[in-house]
Amino acid sequence: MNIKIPRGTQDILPEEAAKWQYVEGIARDVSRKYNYKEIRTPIFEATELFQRGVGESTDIVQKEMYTFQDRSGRLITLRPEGTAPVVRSFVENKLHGQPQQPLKLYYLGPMFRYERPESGRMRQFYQFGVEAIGSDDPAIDAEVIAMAMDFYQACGLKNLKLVINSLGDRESRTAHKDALIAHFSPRIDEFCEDCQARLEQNPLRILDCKIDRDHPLQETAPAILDYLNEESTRYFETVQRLLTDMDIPFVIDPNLVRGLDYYTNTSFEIMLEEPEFGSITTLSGGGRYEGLIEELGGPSVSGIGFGLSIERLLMALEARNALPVVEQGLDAFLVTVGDVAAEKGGALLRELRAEGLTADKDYLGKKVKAQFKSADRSNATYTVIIGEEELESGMVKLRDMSSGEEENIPMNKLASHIKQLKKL
RNA sequence: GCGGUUGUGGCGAAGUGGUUAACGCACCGGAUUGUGGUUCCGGCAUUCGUGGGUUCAAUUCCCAUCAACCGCCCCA
Repeated sequence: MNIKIPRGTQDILPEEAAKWQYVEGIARDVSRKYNYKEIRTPIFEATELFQRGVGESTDIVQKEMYTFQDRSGRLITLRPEGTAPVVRSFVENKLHGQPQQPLKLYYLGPMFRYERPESGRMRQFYQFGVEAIGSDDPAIDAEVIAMAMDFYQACGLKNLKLVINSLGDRESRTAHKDALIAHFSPRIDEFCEDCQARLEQNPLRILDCKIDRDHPLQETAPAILDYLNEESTRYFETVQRLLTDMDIPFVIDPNLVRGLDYYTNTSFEIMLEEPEFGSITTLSGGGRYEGLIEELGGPSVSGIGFGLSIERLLMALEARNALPVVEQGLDAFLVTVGDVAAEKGGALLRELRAEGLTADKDYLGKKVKAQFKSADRSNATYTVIIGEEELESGMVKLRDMSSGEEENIPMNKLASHIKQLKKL
């Protein structure tokens, strides 16, 4: 049997890749406007980075990581998300010592999670993400959110729903955690094994358990917003005010619990207003992390970032017909007649390309008629014809493929002539 | 992780327990000499996701497996 692509992965074929380049270009563009610089970290990291960074109690660490031993026995994991690696790099390279703080970084690349694939959920998927590290000014929370919204806007995606929530600072989270434990522990034996383990570790995770989701205690569980201390409350209110000032509408969802343990205070998701494709409505998510950098051995600073899925963005754009059609044809297609001309073709093509033109020819030994067909199919503006007559006279025939008009051009003037016609 | 649908050539798609597996698109070739996008003619699956079973016989029946898709959950 033929070897097939691994489950949950996809080939991005040329036609599709053009769309990726388009949105990636916009991502880089928006990043530049917001003064975020690119960072490239490895695709794989020490497993421990995610265990400590993302959190032992998360689904990601518990069952979704691609982990393996390398040949010398090191435990390695394909990165399931972008924040932990960026923070690792921040700490390792002592970037907190850089003059420009907060440090504003963006990344673009594949992530890996072992999940059941469906449309919009791949085992290898691509994210555009940013991290602003080293400031706990709520203004930067607002900036990061605004940046994500602006990115979508620039891609032509409108009518998105911004959902925000606050998980509170460490003090608030501890108070909430205690309340959750008090809430669930009397009847914890009615919950699944995983949840029983979660009770002490991270009771927040009980709330999005797949097995116990219908348990009555889920409904009545204490909401985090009721446990925010004064400082966290003020922080959350400031973020909201700043968003309002920027005319960015949002809704508060007290149940917005992020799947990563490191979030504190601001967390948010951007979703499609209507479920346009299946159950996938979340386009991106992000939030602030306070303990993470210290946890990974860095200074006591906090950061905020978002990660957004390129696949889902493209799906949304496709669904709303918002992708521009970029018809890219060749400037010239070379048609050769006879063996001698065929041999000369390569050199002539190379000259055209050296002049900056896009050009191609047939390599299947096709007949003249079929070569014209190829020219037509490759969307060439002009066809250049060389045969014995042309080789003798030093002139080539230039055919305008839309009008069908032909003229004779000296071979050494060909490139400049085409450029002139195309106003390049 | 749970429930469901599907799997025939590059793509779309019909079909039947039994000699040669429709059709459309695409592709390739031809319609006299070095010219495309229209038309006409011709070609193009020893094979029906994979493995096994039932049967004289299976692409059609059964089982397993793999994969894709849809719904729920979670998320990017």
